[in-house]
Amino acid sequence: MRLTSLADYAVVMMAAAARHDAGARLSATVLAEETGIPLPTAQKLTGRLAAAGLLETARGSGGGLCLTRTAAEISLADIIEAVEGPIQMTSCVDAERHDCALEQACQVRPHMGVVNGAVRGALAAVSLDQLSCAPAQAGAQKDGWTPAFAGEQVAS
Amino acid sequence: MRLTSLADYAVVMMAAAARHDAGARLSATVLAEETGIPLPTAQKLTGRLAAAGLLETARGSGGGLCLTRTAAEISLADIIEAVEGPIQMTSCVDAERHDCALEQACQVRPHMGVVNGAVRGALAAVSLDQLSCAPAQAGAQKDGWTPAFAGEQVAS
DNA sequence: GCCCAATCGGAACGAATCAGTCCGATTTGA
DNA sequence: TCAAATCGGACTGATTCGTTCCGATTGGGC
Repeated sequence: MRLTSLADYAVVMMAAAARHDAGARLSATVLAEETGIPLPTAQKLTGRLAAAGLLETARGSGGGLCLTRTAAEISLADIIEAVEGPIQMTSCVDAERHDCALEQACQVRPHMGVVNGAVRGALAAVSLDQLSCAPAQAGAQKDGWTPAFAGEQVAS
Repeated sequence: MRLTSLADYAVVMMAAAARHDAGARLSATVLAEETGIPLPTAQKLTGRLAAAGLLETARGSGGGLCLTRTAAEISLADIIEAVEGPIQMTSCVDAERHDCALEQACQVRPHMGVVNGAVRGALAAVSLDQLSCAPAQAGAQKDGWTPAFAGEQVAS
């Protein structure tokens, strides 16, 4: 029950991207500098996030990337699934695959779908703008730069 | 976002144990036979479950194991934590540890506690008796043996 | 029209964790 | 006292993860 580091990094990167204006020119390099994530790792993540449809990428010297949707429309589950693949607690959740030796006699399997849905629902309920906005209790600016907006994104 | 195989096996084993009477003599061998889990793996799991306080074990020729609580009082989160350790999506959830390089500038970290709680809550809401009772749609007996009870456990 | 710079994309390597197995320690019953 | 049965910890092989490197592609400048 732990996120992989890549998924963790992806959430941090997406939150950083969400703090910029929609039209701002972003790149894996910029996000890597802001978040402290190693550049090659950040590049790998942008690739996966783009493949999942969360980011739009443009190659070339004038290229870069931007969010395809607003921060409110992107959930934590989206990001995790983009990096780690589908959220499924056990392999038997997927009806196609049959690589569990216990499958025939397993009494627990029928219930796993419900469990899976509950966990996924908890993650889908958290949107990116909830993560990107700094909470009131913590100091808003720690490293010099200030968020472009004080409260929430326009679209909520 | 996937359970390890050991945690998966532990859930299956605990569900099998819950189907027996409270006073029934159980052992890792019996559970391994019923579930199809390899015996050495089942032994490893009983050890961890006992260390977590979910099982009570007795050594010796007349030994064995039994649940310390009723199936309704044991949650999925308890089992998973017994095998995998505490449920924490990211390492920064634990305030003691500081092994995340991004910690200083991380804007997401303050929100991770909430996310963690949501996921853990989803798992804690599922009790063992919910998993051990066979659903109506699936055939109750597939491999010959019939459950000792038709519906739910007495304690619900 | 050509060259250069900047970016994404895929492939390969090293490390860590996990799954499974084996053997020893302990306890009870005959 | 002996023997059987059980739990408990240590070890090995395999899989996956995390990181890094290098090539492919595109746009701007000369």
